[in-house]
Amino acid sequence: MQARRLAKRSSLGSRRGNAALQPPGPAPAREGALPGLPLPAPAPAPAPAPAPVPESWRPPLPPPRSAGTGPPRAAGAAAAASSPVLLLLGEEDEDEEGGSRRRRGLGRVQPKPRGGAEEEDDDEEDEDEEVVVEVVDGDDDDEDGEERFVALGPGRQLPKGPGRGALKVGSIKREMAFTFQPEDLKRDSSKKLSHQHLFPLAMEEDVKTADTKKVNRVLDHEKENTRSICLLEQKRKVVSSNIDVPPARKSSEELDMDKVTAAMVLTSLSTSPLVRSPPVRQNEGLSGSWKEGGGVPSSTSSSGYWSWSAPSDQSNPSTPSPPLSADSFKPFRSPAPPDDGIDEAEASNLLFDEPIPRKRKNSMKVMFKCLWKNCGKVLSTAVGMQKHIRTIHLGRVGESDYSDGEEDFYYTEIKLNTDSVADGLSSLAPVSPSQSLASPPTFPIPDSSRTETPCAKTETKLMTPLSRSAPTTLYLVHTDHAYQATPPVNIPGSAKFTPNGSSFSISWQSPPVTFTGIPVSPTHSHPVGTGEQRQHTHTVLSSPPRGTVSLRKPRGEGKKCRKVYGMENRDMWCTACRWKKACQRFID
DNA sequence: AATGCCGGGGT
DNA sequence: ACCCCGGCATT
Repeated sequence: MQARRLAKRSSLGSRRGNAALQPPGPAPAREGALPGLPLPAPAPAPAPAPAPVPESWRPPLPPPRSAGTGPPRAAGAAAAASSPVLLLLGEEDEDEEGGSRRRRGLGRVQPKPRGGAEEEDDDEEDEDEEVVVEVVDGDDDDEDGEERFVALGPGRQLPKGPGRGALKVGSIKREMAFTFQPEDLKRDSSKKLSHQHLFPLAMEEDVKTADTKKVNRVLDHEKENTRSICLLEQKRKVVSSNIDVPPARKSSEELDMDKVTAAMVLTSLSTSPLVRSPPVRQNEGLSGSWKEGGGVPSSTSSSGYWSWSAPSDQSNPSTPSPPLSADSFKPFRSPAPPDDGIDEAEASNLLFDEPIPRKRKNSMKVMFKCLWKNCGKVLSTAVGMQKHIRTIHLGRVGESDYSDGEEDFYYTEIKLNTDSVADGLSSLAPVSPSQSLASPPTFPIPDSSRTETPCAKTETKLMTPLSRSAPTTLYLVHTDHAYQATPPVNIPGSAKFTPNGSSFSISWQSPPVTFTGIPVSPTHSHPVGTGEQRQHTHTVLSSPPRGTVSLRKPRGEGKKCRKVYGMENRDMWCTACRWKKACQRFID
């Protein structure tokens, strides 16, 4: 079918050949890139799009290294620097153009300096970003390894960036050893113990010695296995992939675990200097401050969003950037079921009791939020929360430890995804707003700035200068797909980028489509610029009145994609139009 | 005849 | 889920 389509398209393209249609949009370029067709031109300097598939495959190995060395952690905070937004965009884009585009994207792995193109460029970036993510992931493992064995504590004289070649190998080896050999467990545990009473410096020594020993041991063992770096690489990969697996079981355990117990463990761990796995650290930071500060985790810097990004950034440069793959975005994209997106299977956050502080695949965090009226307090431990409720709200001071479970009713468990800034925040979005504002759990009404739904908001927060445009695209895209059962949650972003770049008002318009019936929505009238949050309302209203026996949707008199772009530019049509469905772009 | 879309089918 | 298209209603 793809072929079919392509053929169709290509023929189309040829047909229009010199038609000079050449719309500003990326479309043409894309086509050019298609296999069968000749490249438009010998790909000049900017040469962003042209990256041929074969070429793109080369990169996977080395590039990450060079580019990813420092940045790995970037996934989180750093992403900000590079373009968290873009990341998101990438996703969207995918959506918009569907398969063909996507495929190409995958092929074109290597992030390259891109020229100055516009939309095209965006595309590139998206894809790049995508790739990077993966890379990061891998690197992350790496990082973890290093973090664990090498740089624990002050001892990190190790150059992180550039010349970490040799070092790298070393760390890799170590990691391997670590993973493969049981002795590691011993070592680790011993390390743990020592850590409990020792201070960083001591730790360092400890680690070093241990490390050395191990390395020696390993060397022998290693001689056989390790001959070339390549080999190492491979192994490393394997290892890392293995690492990811274990968490699953933990989660179940966690669930069973008594809240109190869990909390206790949590607490104790958080205190221990040993904590190395990033997520935990974060926790440490958070819980610590809250406990002491008593508080309301208000982040001074930002509007009251107590962002995880902050802690992660400072406390640990090597913020874990867990699998930030496509699926990470899912929650974000389907904000519809707000709280659920994050839920279940997330208990995994508490697996702190794991003997081996392994890298956890995904940093979900469980927090407890006080539901007491006017108290939005969020604590990291159930115990803490219970205590809080007991003392503050229930006024039981004496029996500090005694819990009759009543407190349980007054707080709720919320799961946070701390994966990456972008990711994490987005997933949070639905929930966080309320808590973030130390205000009561009342229904979160996003404040002024948010023209958009929670998610949008989230994004905004993270945004770098780039942000402005990015989200836009994102939404626009969504819009297009609204027809295809895109989660009802579209946010009318603004529009800004469209294939032909002419449609501004478009994007926000489309949203109304979300519901069944008639475009007439009270909300619709609302300020366009701001976008509306109609979804909620509509969900309720829309259904009943309209008989399912739906009459045909009154034909819109407005111009539709077909008219606007013409058959020749079918690529530019909104998806719906292309599919002969009700136009999503120009709604009446 | 050209359009806009629904309903349905294929992958 | 995506995509395409027959066919009907409308313009």
